[in-house]
Amino acid sequence: MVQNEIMSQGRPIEFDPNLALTKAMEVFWCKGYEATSLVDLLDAMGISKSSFYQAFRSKHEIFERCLQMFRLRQVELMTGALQKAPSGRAFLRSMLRSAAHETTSAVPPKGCLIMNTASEFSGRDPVISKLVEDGTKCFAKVFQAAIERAQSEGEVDQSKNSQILARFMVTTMSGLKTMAKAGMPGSAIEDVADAALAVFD
Amino acid sequence: MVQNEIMSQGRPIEFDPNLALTKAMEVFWCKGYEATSLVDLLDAMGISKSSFYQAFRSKHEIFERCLQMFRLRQVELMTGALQKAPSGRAFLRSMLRSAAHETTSAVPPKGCLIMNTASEFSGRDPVISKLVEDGTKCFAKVFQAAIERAQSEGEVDQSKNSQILARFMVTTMSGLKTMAKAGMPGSAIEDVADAALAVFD
DNA sequence: TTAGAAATGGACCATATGGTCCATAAATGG
DNA sequence: CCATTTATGGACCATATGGTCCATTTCTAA
Repeated sequence: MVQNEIMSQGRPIEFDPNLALTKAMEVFWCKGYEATSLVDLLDAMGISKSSFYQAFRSKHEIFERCLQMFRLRQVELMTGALQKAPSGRAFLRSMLRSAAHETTSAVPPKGCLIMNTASEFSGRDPVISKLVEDGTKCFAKVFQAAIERAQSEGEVDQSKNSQILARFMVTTMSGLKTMAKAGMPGSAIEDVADAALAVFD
Repeated sequence: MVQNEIMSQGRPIEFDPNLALTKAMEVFWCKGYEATSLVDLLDAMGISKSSFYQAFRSKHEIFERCLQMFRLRQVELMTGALQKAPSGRAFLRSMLRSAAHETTSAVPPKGCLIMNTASEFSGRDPVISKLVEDGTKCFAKVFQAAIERAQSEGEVDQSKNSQILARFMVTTMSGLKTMAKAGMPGSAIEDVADAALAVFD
């Protein structure tokens, strides 16, 4: 028997758990937790109820994993974009403006899964609250790095507190995505995004 | 028979429809539409199922009325506060800071019913979307009046577009309330609120 | 007093919900 | 080839859902 190898005994799984999780995440992202039924998930994931409960123990538990996956991917995307960005300030601007794109690319706009969840659950579920809080902090960390880079590049006022500005970014991103959901036109959202940049001067 | 008078024939209603509507609004405000069951509403309103369906035709319809009532009251409150405020700018500041209060006064934070609804429904229900859009515009109008007053008072940069700034206010209010729901401490929310004011300089 | 109109309590309903159970299928190592 | 382990399909379940129906109550106008 070879060591250090995952020893699969028994019938092998017939679906890709990671892909299924991604599909589930997309449904929650679009519809929220409560409005998503088990059947919605099963349809999107393309698996049976048995396989679902075997692999993910409950609707609540798979939702937790979706939140984690979302945060992970989002932070990856943001970090990648920051690295490729010509400047910290350019990154901040393009992030803010991205909320406007959603009015045309994703109809209806999906927003951010973490912020949608914050809104839906508020503080009513301790486990979810923790995940939302962590997600928020992670996003803020990336923004803080971007702001500090922009400060070192001389494009953001050095005297300002980068942590507070990072929280302002998260707040404004959340607000802009909610505006998209509220039916504000993309052009108006862009105007607001541009106006918000004045905070960094 | 006296004219111009509401002629009540038949058994008189035993509850105050307006109070009941207010109670329903509070439940929707706390829990959202989907998570609020008919029983939740009935309990809060203190009426029977029959009375409910007699007075309000469905869960959906009473929700629409709750949104309208919320907007009405909120605009009243804001307008009143603006009139009493020492300056337009002071009003803007106190509005932004009010989101921080919610972290202690309303636990868990309730946010704004209109924005909660925008987040929950996105664009999936045309009737609700319309109400959300209208509400958003009404809030912006009040903020625009405040900003124009502040501009005439010399406390907000005259050269800036008051409509865009008003939309920025709505966006930021929404963002701050979501941050409260996401578990951000009240002090941090105040910091962000203060930072946001720089947009008006 | 009575006819008509409206309000109410409560039984009733079809359906959808999240979740469990079990028999069967399909892989493994020995 | 057999024992073991795991995955799967599908039947099954208790409960909750939003909503309807109707007999009864309680009022007004005539």
